[in-house]
Amino acid sequence: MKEKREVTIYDIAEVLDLSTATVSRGLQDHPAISKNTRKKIQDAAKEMGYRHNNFASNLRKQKTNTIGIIVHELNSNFITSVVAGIERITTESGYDLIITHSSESFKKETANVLNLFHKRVDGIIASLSFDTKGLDHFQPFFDKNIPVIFFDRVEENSDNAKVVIDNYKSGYQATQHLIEQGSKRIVIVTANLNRNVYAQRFKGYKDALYDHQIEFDETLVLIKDLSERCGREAAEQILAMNPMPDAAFITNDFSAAVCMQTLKEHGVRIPEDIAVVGFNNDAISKIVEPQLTTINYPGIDIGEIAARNLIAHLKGEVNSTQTNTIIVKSELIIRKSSLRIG
Amino acid sequence: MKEKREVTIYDIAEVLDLSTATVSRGLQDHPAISKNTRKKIQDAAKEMGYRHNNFASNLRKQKTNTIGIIVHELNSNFITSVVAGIERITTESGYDLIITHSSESFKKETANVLNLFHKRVDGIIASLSFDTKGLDHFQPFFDKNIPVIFFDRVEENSDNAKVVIDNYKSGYQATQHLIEQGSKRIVIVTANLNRNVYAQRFKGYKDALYDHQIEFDETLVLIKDLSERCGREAAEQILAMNPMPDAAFITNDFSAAVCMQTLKEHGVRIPEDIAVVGFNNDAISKIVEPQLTTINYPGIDIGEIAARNLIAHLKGEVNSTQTNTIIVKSELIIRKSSLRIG
DNA sequence: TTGAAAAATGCAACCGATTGCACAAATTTT
DNA sequence: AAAATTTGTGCAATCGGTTGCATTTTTCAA
Repeated sequence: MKEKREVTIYDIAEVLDLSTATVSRGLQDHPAISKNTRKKIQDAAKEMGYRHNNFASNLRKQKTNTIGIIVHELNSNFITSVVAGIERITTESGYDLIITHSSESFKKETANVLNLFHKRVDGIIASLSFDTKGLDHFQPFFDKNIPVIFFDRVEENSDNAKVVIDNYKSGYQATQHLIEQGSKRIVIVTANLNRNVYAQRFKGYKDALYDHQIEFDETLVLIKDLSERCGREAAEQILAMNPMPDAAFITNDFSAAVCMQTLKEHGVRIPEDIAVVGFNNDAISKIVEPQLTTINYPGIDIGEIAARNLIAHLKGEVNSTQTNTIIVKSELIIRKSSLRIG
Repeated sequence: MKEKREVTIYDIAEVLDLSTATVSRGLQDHPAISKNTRKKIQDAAKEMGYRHNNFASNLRKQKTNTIGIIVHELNSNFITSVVAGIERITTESGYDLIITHSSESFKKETANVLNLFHKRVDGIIASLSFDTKGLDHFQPFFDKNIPVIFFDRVEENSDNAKVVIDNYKSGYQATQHLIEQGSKRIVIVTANLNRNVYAQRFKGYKDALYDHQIEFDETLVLIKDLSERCGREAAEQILAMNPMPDAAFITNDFSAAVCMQTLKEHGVRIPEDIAVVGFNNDAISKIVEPQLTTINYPGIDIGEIAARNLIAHLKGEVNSTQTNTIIVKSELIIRKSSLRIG
């Protein structure tokens, strides 16, 4: 069990009777080194079991080659898709990922941001938590001109790069669809309206009602946290309403699934009594019964786009003020939970 | 937009007229430094906006303070729970996490292992992919005595540390339960029997049959990949069987959900015609209709235990040959999908 | 007051790769 | 064949903490 010492470029240099400078350049395929020498160096490195030392390299280069990810939860289909998308792109380019999540707590988010700052990530991809107010906690990054790209949950009137979908349009479409199916009293179950995504979806909902001459009724707005419990509570509130609503737009598939289930347990027929539209197009939307009409929110695409963008920033290919908001296409997927006509 | 240079311990040393050695120790609360000086150093550091430089530190200490995670997929409730559990423990102790996933490919897993090796993680927590054969690809870690802890999908007859549940018992219990509900022809849908978890569950299934004088029927064993498609295919195969089975033990909740759905579409009643038991106790098991009987597989616990163990190894509190296999408690959760009696 | 022991701080050599600049060797131009 | 380029390598400083050991300062008993 002999602990062999690590092989360094000094060892390689010694063996080949070259300088470490040449070895270092040779390992990076630097064109100033002759093809012949480069090959010799790389072969020797392989043979000697050389491992590049990131720390020495990072220390010298003042770059970490690491990207930080800040999300509210990992237990979400959508988020894991985004992360998968980010990962695909970043590993291609040789970046590491540090993933943090805040469990929807502003405080923990702040701590995570600070932590990543201390870890000196080269850039950040973030989706804010429910009750995050402002972006002051990102100031250290802004001050140092470290690129930060937001997705999904963003701060609307900031001029940072963001990757989002058109939540307003999606909310409008979902609502319009329910109206077209003959609904008149449409409940909306959503979360903290200070958060752009929910605010926009809500605005879309309201405008769709207005455009179809349906009066907005405040009592039909249920603000929740989109958890499992939330789905049950929403169902109970719906059941208690008099008259009962005839449709529900629930801005999260999982909550919608739980809600539907609870409603059914109480004898409510879906979509006959209440038509339901969810949001995200999670796998669960095809499992619930009836299958859930929803908005397709392409997580992988969002992740890939955000990552590509960030890397472009890091490589200096993009001016940080140049690209600002990227809107990714989303669409309504109609399934049985809302279909009353046709 | 002045790019201020980073504050280093040299700056602090200069300001306080101390040596960098003292500053370094002071920042780490080293007892050799007087309380008074320590406080002065820490205050100055805060005020000057000092950031600890991990690279310099890692370079010198020859430690990365990073733990690598290797999993087959991130799109799984179980896995994200485990990761959450790991994260809770590791962040407490100040470790970073690098998460990689192999998409169930042995080849990609090998690449990930190598990558983490080059990144010089201090330790590894891993769950193997379907078709991983042996642990040769972990050899570099073993050679260097870098601790590797496996969970869930492990190599049974290796003497590495592992955190698992009693898959045999779980398989036995699930099957026994189905038998007690009057089932005689029980399909088992599972994955690659070379993988310990599936092999053990299968063994439990077989033994339960034997103990209850039910003959084992090879045609009732469906080996799949536990994907969405798998659920549908399994259902179709079940429907094509003659006589139809009267129960199914599907070793993954998501597949079970899809399978149930497909069966129902073809008019099969659950549990009357076919009783179903899943595995994992994912959120989906409570959403499907009827709710799914399943084995509770406590991901968070597994993650926490694995992480604690790894950290203990890293701190040298445990001899690597001392702890070997940790078996975490799992249990059968009975819901409607299998209840025909009582 | 003195000397020994204990407490606090400093010295300086690392850790391993990178890179601007200088210099040498090979090639081309005149 | 000498001069001007081009090409290939090396020198040595640098990145910022860490730590064994030496040295200084303080404390306290004699």
